[in-house]
Amino acid sequence: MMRAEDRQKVRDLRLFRDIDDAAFDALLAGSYLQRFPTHVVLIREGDPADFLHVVVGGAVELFSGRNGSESTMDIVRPVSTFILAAVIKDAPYLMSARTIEASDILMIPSSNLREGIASDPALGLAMVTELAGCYRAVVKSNKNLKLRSAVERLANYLLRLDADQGGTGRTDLPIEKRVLASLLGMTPENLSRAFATLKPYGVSVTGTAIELTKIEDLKRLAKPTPLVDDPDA
Amino acid sequence: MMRAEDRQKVRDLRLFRDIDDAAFDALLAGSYLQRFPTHVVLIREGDPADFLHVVVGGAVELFSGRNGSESTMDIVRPVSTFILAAVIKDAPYLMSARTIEASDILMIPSSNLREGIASDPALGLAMVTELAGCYRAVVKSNKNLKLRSAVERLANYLLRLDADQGGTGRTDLPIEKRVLASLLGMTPENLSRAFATLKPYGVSVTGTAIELTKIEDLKRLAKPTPLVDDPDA
DNA sequence: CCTTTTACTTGACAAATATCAAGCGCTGGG
DNA sequence: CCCAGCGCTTGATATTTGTCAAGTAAAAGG
Repeated sequence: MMRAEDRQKVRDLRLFRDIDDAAFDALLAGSYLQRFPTHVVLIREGDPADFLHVVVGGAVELFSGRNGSESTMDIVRPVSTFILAAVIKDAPYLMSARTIEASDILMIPSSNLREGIASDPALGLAMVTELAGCYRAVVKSNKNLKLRSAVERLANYLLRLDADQGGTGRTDLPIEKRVLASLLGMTPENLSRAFATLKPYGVSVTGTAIELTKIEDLKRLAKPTPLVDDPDA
Repeated sequence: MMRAEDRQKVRDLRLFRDIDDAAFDALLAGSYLQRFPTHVVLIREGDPADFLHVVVGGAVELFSGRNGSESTMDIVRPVSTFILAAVIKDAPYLMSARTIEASDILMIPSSNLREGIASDPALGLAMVTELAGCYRAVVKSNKNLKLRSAVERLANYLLRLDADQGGTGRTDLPIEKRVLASLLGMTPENLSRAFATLKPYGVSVTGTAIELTKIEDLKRLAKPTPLVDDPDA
């Protein structure tokens, strides 16, 4: 049902790396890997957390909001899990999820996870670390929102994007602009204007292609700090 | 060094409730309980996480921000811990903390915690649950910020405050208004105006005393949802 | 008791952000 | 190839939120 290659990808996740083979097999019993096309809703906020989802390929958008207005909370890329906290607490999902590319999603029954925690200390330890990391990521996102303006958030996003791709000054936006706008907490119109505002700081945009020519100027504006912008800090 | 009463309070924390006495004793070795006056900075963001802090009495404000502007991220009240994630990851604090009342703070060496996790599965399990709860709390806060206007955030805060105190329609603000403003992501001036905006919805304010006379009207405006406003969901 | 400070409020104004409407330029389907 | 649809941009305007300045009220301290 699952190709060895994909299975290995999941095995290598920090979350599962240190558990023994038997425990890993038990965990995956009843799991299934499925390929979804773009723009498919995988989970809806408020639903019970029956499965832990692992993005093996593609990309998934976590979003929230009812009655018309909604907001992108995060983008999940391979290989990582999402909504782990809901699974552990056996609580309803706080966010909805949909694919933004064709994606391979592994779904592991929540009960397997909960039993695994109880019986396997190595898994429990990995979970503690994983959740602590998730918590810190959301806190950083919170700080980003509360302490920075829209233009600053965009500037920092671009700096990080460039740095992640080697700091060449040339990068491509990995997501649609309207999704980026929502992720950064603004409207698409505002994102366009924010790009225009950054032009004097050496930011040029052509479609999805980004060019940063005055990184130092941009940094002076963005004032990046590891305690917000470094995912590993 | 620590009164039995205070010790018991800490023992009853969900985080420590299920571990055995020996493990608890080991955990508390080298810890100390200290009383701080109001407005004392306990930790500064960026510092290494040497201690897990437990608020045994009083109240602590978690905040962030440099160069003049800062923002309140959370208020921690007895009996609970803060900055657990930093301790676990052995990473720098993401937020600063200061007392907003005279407070009794128990400080547990981080190394005790990390050793405890490795050796005691019960502690690991409790941590997983605790962290999952913390994660969900921050996600809710994020949704609150991204999906609601300042007035809506205030309305929901007041509804929750009243509900927590029995839903009598009469409550007192437990924190200063300027702290509340920052917690809700607005300026003190804006908070004053938000209160004025809510007057037609039955909200009256006299000093710290709040009276809600048209709860149903207020709910229609606030549109509270458990997935943002219920700390237990 | 008076003085000084501090929190809060209010008003006028400025800046940031959202909304509405129109138009441009791809892209994909017939 | 043409056309329709969609994402994006731009302009005009409205709303929200922040800033600055002044004033009031209440608390803290001598």
